[in-house]
Amino acid sequence: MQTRTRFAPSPTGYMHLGNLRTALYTYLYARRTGGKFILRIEDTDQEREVPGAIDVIYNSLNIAGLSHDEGPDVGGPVGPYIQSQRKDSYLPYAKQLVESGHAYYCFCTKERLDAAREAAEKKGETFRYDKHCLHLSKEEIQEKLDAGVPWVIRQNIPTEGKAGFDDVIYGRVEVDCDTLDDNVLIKADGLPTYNFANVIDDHLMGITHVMRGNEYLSSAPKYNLLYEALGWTPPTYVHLTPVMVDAPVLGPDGRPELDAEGNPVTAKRKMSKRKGDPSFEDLLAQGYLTEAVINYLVLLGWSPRGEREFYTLKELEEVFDLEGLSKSPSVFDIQKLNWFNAEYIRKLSPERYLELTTPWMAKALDPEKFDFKRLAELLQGRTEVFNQLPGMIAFLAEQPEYSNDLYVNKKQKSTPESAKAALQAALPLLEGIGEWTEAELHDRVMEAIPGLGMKNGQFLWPLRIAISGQQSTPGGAFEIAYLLGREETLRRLKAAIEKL
RNA sequence: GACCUCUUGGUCAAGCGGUUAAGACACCGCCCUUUCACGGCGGUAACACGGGUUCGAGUCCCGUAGAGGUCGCCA
Repeated sequence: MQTRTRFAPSPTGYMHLGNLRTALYTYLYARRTGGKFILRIEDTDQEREVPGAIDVIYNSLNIAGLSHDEGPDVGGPVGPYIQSQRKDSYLPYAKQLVESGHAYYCFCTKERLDAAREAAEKKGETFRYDKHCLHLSKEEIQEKLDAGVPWVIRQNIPTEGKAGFDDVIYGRVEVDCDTLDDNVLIKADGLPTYNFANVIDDHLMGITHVMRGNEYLSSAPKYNLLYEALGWTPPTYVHLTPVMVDAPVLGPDGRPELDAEGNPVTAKRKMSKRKGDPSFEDLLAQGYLTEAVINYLVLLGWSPRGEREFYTLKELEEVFDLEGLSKSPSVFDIQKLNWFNAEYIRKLSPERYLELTTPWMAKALDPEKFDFKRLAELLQGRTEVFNQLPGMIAFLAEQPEYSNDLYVNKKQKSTPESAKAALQAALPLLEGIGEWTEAELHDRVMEAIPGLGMKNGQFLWPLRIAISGQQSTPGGAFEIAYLLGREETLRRLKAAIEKL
């Protein structure tokens, strides 16, 4: 049988990284097994509608390269692929379940339920619907329906026995039915709940493997009860672990809590856009490369069981499997993502790098005044994330305030005194340079240093400090002098001598 | 609180009864070097705890602890 997997997000307006990873695994598994990857939009919650949110989903999947074979925009044999457009297909199944005794109409008011919930909580018990409406007679039900009393349909969970399901990652999971609640299947607005719509849609769409976050682990037994009642075969379940972050704990005042030593207390929690954790779009906007994000994400919760770490999407389509999936939650580590990103940036062609970084460099420098091409060559090997770029090159536009302490470098045998001597020797040397090119600067200076009785480092270290005002820079003294141009270099040099 | 699940270094993770318990990020040191970075070499660091089963347990079983999830007419 051909594999059919589905990614079923609800339109929230952004692509959560945990969701992207789920989509990635789901896509990969379909590709690996030569099956179909289906996109279904779960928008049964009318109150939460976000305009334009579906486009965000298309866009994110498109950027990530996760192309779907069937979906709202591309169509397919089992559409429509938007749940709100399928709203009429659920009720008949619910009614069928009512007929067979696996579900029932419920007319309880919100007030009654809230009171019951509160009472249960007071006694320290878990609230479960008391099957109050299960015992209504056929006539009573019809009467209320005719009278237009608002109703829902609830699943009728057996009062005894066990319910369970098999999961690829977790194995057999079983629970006692008496711990399960009679959940609502059809809401008062006539739309199905997520729980019900999922079961119906997955079956109707022929989904063979349901991959989803493991927050659904506890409701899966109920889904299987539904499949059973409907006489359907349940899909293969693959429950994925959540993506966590290790973040500072905020106190009641909104400030980070500190431990006895004054260090911020951190705790692991699920990644959350609402708590400020980045979404896929956020990462891209910060200057992460799609390939790097995908590569990092696929390894967060899945292991190819080898030493290899770099994979393109195409390569993943060949090697991804369910066996490598992790059972325990993974913590999102921005440092490792940064490393991946830096590696991918190095692999870019110089042309592509320049193209991608020009807008970032332009935030700090006037493209008319600086040689972006040369800058890009200097920067490519040392760029982790594009948004760090402006800060790395801002000193070219305007020299920062700096301390003469920067001239102290033990290894280069540089002190403020030796620096002063070096800079004083450098000034006439540079003033005498004919053609202001890196090669010329390099040759003239390097041939002069031995005659000054100085080590290279003793001369070049202070020169770079003097014209940059920073301890670390992209490129050395010659590159910076070239980028700055003759006039500005000499101006900064004179100011530095003055300052010493 | 009840139920379900998870637990190998700071992080991602390999391991699927016998290993000196891989590898990567981060961190530290050394080398290279006109800085930083890159690169090369090396290092610190882990089987949550307690019982079993077994000749032998990170690997199997049972407890304990900790963590996560669920308990909505949200998905």
